[in-house]
Amino acid sequence: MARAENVPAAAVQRLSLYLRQLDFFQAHNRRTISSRQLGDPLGISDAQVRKDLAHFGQFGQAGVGYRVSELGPRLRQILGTDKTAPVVLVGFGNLGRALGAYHGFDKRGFEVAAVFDADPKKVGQSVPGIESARIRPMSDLPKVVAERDVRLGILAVPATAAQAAAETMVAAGIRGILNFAPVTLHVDADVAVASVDLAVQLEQLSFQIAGQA
Amino acid sequence: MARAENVPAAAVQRLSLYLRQLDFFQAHNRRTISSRQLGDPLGISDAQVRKDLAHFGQFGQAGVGYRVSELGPRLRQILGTDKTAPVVLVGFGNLGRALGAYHGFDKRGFEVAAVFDADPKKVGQSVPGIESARIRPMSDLPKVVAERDVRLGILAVPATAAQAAAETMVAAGIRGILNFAPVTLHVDADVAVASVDLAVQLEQLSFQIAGQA
DNA sequence: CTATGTGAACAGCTTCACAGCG
DNA sequence: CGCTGTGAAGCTGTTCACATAG
Repeated sequence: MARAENVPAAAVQRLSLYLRQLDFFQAHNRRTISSRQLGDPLGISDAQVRKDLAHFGQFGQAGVGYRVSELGPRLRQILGTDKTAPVVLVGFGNLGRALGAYHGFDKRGFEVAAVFDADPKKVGQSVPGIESARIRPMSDLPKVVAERDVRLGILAVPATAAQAAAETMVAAGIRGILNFAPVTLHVDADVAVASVDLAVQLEQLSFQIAGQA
Repeated sequence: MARAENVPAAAVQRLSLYLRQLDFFQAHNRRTISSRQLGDPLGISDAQVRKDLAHFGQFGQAGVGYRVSELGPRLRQILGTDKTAPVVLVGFGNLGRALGAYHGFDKRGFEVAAVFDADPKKVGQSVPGIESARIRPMSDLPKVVAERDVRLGILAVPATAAQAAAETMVAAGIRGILNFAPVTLHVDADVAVASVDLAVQLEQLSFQIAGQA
């Protein structure tokens, strides 16, 4: 396989979608699927599916397609989610609360290992959805990250606090940040950042439907 | 100006970022900014900024740059967020509750006008964060959409209920859906869909940091 | 005969570089 | 001179089409 540098980010994004679709097929006891059958429900062409997978090796069988029970685990391995990864959640406001209780992460190989907040009034409170967990102070971050070898963090603090919180996370050893604050984070190039700005998403929709009746 | 078809989706996405940055500069009483000053904090090249804006007209002044107080409103107009737009929220689970109480939409020209849920036990409950609002049954959707001329909807229901809920929304008149369920929605081509799959985002980060120490 | 893997053609986006304006 | 606006060049990603394998 190739843990290549030349893989388009868009291709990796699609890998996640293939995995999602694959889980669906597996749940329906499907043994094999063709690139077309895999891509169609996702709105992705068969050629695109094959090219994307080809970046990482040859998983298919000519004339047959891909074995569902093989490709799924293979994709998880490529994405690095074949083993459950602990994730820290920083910020327990509205959004943080929802993310802590969200049960979509677990199924995909992520586990919220601990929750942090800078507000002393929140520290010590229990965390709905994560049994026996309590909100911890930011100062506990380095210890938890080191002890549990945490690589990923979810950042759900207000915009004004985001950059400082991100720096604290990086200093604690976090290597990838999923950022929900509407700001661009500036961190070392070797730290991965993915940002989700909900208002930006709505603006994209607003633009797309503008000019219609 | 050109409400052109040839505008790359990526360019529109960046428009949102420019607007965000512009708001920041305005808050700091900046009068004019160059394409470089606008792009740098976002990690976007000056040429890219100019090209993106050029899709919609000529807003700059050679030798000076862009007038902050002009460009902001102009971008809002292009994105269709110059007037506050009502948005319906469908699904009041963990995520829906957070989104309803999220105060990041308001500042960007969106207002959660009403909240819906299919669960009869939830219908009638009050909505924290939106005063005097109560959760409504899905059957109220068409009426509310028509009365308030709602175009956009946020979909925050479980994966298994998402497609059906989306269809209900489209039938009620919704033209754009911000989808948080981890499934690909199949709707008419003239309905815009933006999807945010939180697990997918974490997988992207996981991939990026894989292979590091 | 079906479906993969892939080089080659194509398309689209981004960067470059510069003419021209204030 | 600084900075925009923009053709032209360069590059990256997607689609096409086919040789090949089962």
